[in-house]
Amino acid sequence: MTVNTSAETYPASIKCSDASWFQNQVLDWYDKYGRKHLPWQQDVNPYKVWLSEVMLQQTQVKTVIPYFESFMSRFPSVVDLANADEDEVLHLWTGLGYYARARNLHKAAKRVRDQYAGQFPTEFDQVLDLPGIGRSTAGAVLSLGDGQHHPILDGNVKRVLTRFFAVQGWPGKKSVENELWQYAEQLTSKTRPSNFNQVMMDLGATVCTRTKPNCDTCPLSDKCLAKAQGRQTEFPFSKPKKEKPIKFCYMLMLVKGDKVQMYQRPKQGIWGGLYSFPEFESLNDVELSLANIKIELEDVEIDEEALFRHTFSHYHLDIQPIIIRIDDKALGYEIAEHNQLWLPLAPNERPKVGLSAVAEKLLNQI
DNA sequence: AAACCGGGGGA
DNA sequence: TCCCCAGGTTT
Repeated sequence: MTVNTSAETYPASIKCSDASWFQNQVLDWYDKYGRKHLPWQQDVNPYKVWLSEVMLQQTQVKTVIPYFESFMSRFPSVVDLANADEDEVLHLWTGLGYYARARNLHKAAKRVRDQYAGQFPTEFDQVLDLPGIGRSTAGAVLSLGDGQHHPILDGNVKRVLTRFFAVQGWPGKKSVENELWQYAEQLTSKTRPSNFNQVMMDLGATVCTRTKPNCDTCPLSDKCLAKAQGRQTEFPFSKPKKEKPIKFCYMLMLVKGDKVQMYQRPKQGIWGGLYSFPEFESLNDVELSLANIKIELEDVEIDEEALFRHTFSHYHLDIQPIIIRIDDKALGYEIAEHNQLWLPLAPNERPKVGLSAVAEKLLNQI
């Protein structure tokens, strides 16, 4: 197999004979073990393939099957789908999640009805133009559904190719993805594009799996570079994790009797609309605020043991709680421009308000 | 808690 | 053009 091993220059060109070997290996495997009895593989047409592909983008085969069946029985053709209310489409979609994709599905069906006289288009650019359909789905629809010669590159195929060619770099990056498309273009069988694409997905789903690849049964293992290096699970390279910045704040918990003072967060931003505790960046800010209620910071004991970290998707927040108990007659702390709430500490007496996970955790610690 | 995943949409 | 996100589930 001709593989360019220098990471900088990647013409990604494959010898013709090598492409033939690859195709023969996977197509033989397809003839022996490929799945040929899934509901969307019977009386194939682009509409069925499209519907199944969109469903499969987000969900496993065994979950998709009943949804596919009910869609096909309710909407036998793309026009039936187009004529339905969006509400009904969403209702049938319930449980699959990712409802934006169901809305795109419906929108695309209406376009097919109105622009293409109800005939699902078979021109690549026309398919690509429909909402919710990108290059890979368009390729799948027209190869699996109409026998046309187009490459595909879904998550399964990416895994097979990155391993086989030991592709360095995260496939989410444009340059890496382009490289993978080049491989896919050169490898896709011209004589059996449909079976080729189907088996590439089958292999990725059942053999070349993410954590425990079954290389013993893989028709490509003899020439798989990742296998040769014993580095199968390193591919595809995972997304470079951004260094999460660490932020810090004090959270002030003012406890009066059996209640604690909270406030409602602004609608936008983190914990929008939820109740939480006042935050301060510095002890100085804490001191200034406490002055308003005639409390000296020196009188307050800060329990450094209580410091804890809360991690968001994009940053860490180290939180130092400050608990201050005041007597019943004292005034509350003034929190300008926010809805304040004296929340009972007893869980069963609390009003039904939204609490951030952090607030809940802090409440449980009092 | 992080990875997953094709496409959409924002920068 | 490139990068990042939404979304629910799996690992």
